[in-house]
Amino acid sequence: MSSPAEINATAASLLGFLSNGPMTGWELDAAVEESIANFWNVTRSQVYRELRTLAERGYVQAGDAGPRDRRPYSITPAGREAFANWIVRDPGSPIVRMPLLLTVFFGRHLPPERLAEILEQELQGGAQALHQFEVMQQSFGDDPFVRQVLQFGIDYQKTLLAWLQSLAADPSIKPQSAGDRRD
Amino acid sequence: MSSPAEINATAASLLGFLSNGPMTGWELDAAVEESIANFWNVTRSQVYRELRTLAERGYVQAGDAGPRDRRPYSITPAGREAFANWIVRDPGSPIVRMPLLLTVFFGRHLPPERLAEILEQELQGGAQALHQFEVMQQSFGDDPFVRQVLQFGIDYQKTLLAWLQSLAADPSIKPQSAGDRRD
DNA sequence: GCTTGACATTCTAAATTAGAAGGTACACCA
DNA sequence: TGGTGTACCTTCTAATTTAGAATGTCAAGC
Repeated sequence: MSSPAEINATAASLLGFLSNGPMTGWELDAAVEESIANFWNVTRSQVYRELRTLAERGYVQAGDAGPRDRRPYSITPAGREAFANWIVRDPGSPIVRMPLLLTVFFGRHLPPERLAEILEQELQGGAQALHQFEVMQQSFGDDPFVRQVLQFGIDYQKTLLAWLQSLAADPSIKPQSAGDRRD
Repeated sequence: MSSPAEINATAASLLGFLSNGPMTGWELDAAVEESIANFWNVTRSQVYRELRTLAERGYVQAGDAGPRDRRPYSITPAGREAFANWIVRDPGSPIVRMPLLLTVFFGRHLPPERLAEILEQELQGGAQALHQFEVMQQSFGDDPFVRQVLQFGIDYQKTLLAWLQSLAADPSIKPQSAGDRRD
């Protein structure tokens, strides 16, 4: 009857990865970085801290340290239960910090040529991110859920790129003619 | 030659609002909540803390407390300079936490009918958010930059909704008969 | 043996959050 | 008139989270 203590989403994501087999903190951090980092930001120190907490609560089991202090963690039955309880929860609201949008929001204080530079950079970065998602979808695509999440990444990046282009083309925010340059 | 101490984006956003005229902490928090909260998350306590810091540095000037301890802050010339220095910076990377995407990423552990419920809820919430952005664009739309940012909110919500719908319709994630549930 | 650099974890000060606590003014009703 | 509820507004605090420095291990090349 007693439900186990609730875990946070970061801890849950670690349990999610561990349900495929034992991993070390380093590997978990890398796995996060390569897959969910775009929509679930986690720092390395937090990975290690959550692992310690999970171990204290008996949701993971720390193995003996291997070669370079590598300490493999494996999920326990209690951990699987905690994860199962977590995943059916109400997801909750997103928390977002997009400095680019803040900059544009206050864009009337920004010299137009600087804005153009920023948009150019963001367009390049966005195109690169889009490419990475497309590559990832090819290597990670076995699981239809993972594929769908990557698809969202692609859709999102495309939306962002289209918006950046329309912004760069918007005459109402470019008081000077498009050809003006200062080098 | 010495450029003033760098300010963070949250402090900068307060200066941005204050450049339209004096406001109290409460009003600033409300202004943030009504405009940029969707892409720049700020807590109320941080608004007040940043105001104190900005006042210490001379970027804002605290007025006398009015009726209910209301303390209006106004931006100083140094504050305008700090803001001008801030806005030309490199925007930097977004920080995002979307619990819904985490849930879907690990969706193979989720009972299909629960997933359907969650998607239904998110579709409703998304439609509401979209509507709010559209309303906001009508009341805030004087400034083309603000309008563009709200347009991004609309584009983003539409992308999210379309993705949610395709997800709800995806047959490969709805194993109705003998399933993949392995643990 | 020595140096270099990638690998792996731990530690710490500082920043940030949630939300409780504390206080003020106004409206309404008895 | 006084009392009470409620919205308004700011401050405070413990707990969480972050960035990144510090520490240590191993393998490879010289």
